[in-house]
Amino acid sequence: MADELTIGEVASRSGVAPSALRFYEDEGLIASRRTEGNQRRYERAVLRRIAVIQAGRAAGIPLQQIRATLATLPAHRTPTRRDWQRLSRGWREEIDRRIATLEALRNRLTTCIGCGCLSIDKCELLNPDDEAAEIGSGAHYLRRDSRRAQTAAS
Amino acid sequence: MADELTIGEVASRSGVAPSALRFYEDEGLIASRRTEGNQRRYERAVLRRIAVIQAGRAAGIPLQQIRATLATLPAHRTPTRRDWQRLSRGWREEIDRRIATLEALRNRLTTCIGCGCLSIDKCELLNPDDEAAEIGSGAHYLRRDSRRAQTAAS
DNA sequence: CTAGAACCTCAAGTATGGTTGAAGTCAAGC
DNA sequence: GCTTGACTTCAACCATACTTGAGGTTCTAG
Repeated sequence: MADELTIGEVASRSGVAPSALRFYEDEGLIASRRTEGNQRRYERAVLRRIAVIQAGRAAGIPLQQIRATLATLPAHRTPTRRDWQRLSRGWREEIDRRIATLEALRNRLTTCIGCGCLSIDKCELLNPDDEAAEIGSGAHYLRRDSRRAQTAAS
Repeated sequence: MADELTIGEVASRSGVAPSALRFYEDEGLIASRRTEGNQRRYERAVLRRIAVIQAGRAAGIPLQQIRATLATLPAHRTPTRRDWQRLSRGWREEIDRRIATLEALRNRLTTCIGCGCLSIDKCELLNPDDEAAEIGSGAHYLRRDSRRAQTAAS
């Protein structure tokens, strides 16, 4: 049992398809050595990086950002607790933001279910701009997410 | 002021680009009447549907699923509280699931930061299978999300 | 009645995160 | 030493969610 792994071994141990591993390498998230015969060989440490990638994916973090995070981890060495704390904290904030967004949405939904919505027509979730256009142009619900619409709306 | 809206009016009131509105129509999420000259005219109710679409998008719900949800709403009539409660409850569950996933991930991160991770090498977040492969093959962290890998891993 | 803004369709392009397939090479067991 | 499975590259394809552009039509205001 060599201390290097083939792509197939990494795939079955990590649960990530070989094609995805090659893709991650192309994208600079992981690295490999090549044998004389041009086949990939991975250090065991790559499994830790892949676990981080999987965790990031589960949190909905784009690969480019995961790559940036991985760039702060030692490629070969086992990460120290400090390395890991740094990474961890950054992601916690990211995850917290995503949770906050979802909770805000959930609260609006809950409010609408529970309160009778002030007669539905005035519900802030359902009436972002319908009636509001006659009152003024401010406060578009979810507008902050739709920068693309600016071009068309201008 | 007619009680029908042009695509441009809907776009500026909803904050959604005309191209996206046409796309939503192609995908069956919204509908429009055509004028003699083949231009789209929208009922005001479409703004409510678009608000629902925006809310769903913010929650990360795919358009196909949003379409299914919209199919339960009256297309022309103002939705009743019952209509809205049904929709609301379905989405709440969806949102709750997403929040739960993120919180589970956050908890693992927090545990790893706070506790010293039982020496990092045994951390359940970072070591899904690295050492575990020598112990047994069970319990792959995040495996439940990677059905695609099955083909390659088999 | 005409200019220009707003609309139309349809095809192609963008970005993300990969998978699939063809055509060929490498490596390990019998 | 040869077969077979695992590996290689590269290009093309998939899904999602749109945008962009070309080429042409309609609507509205002066």
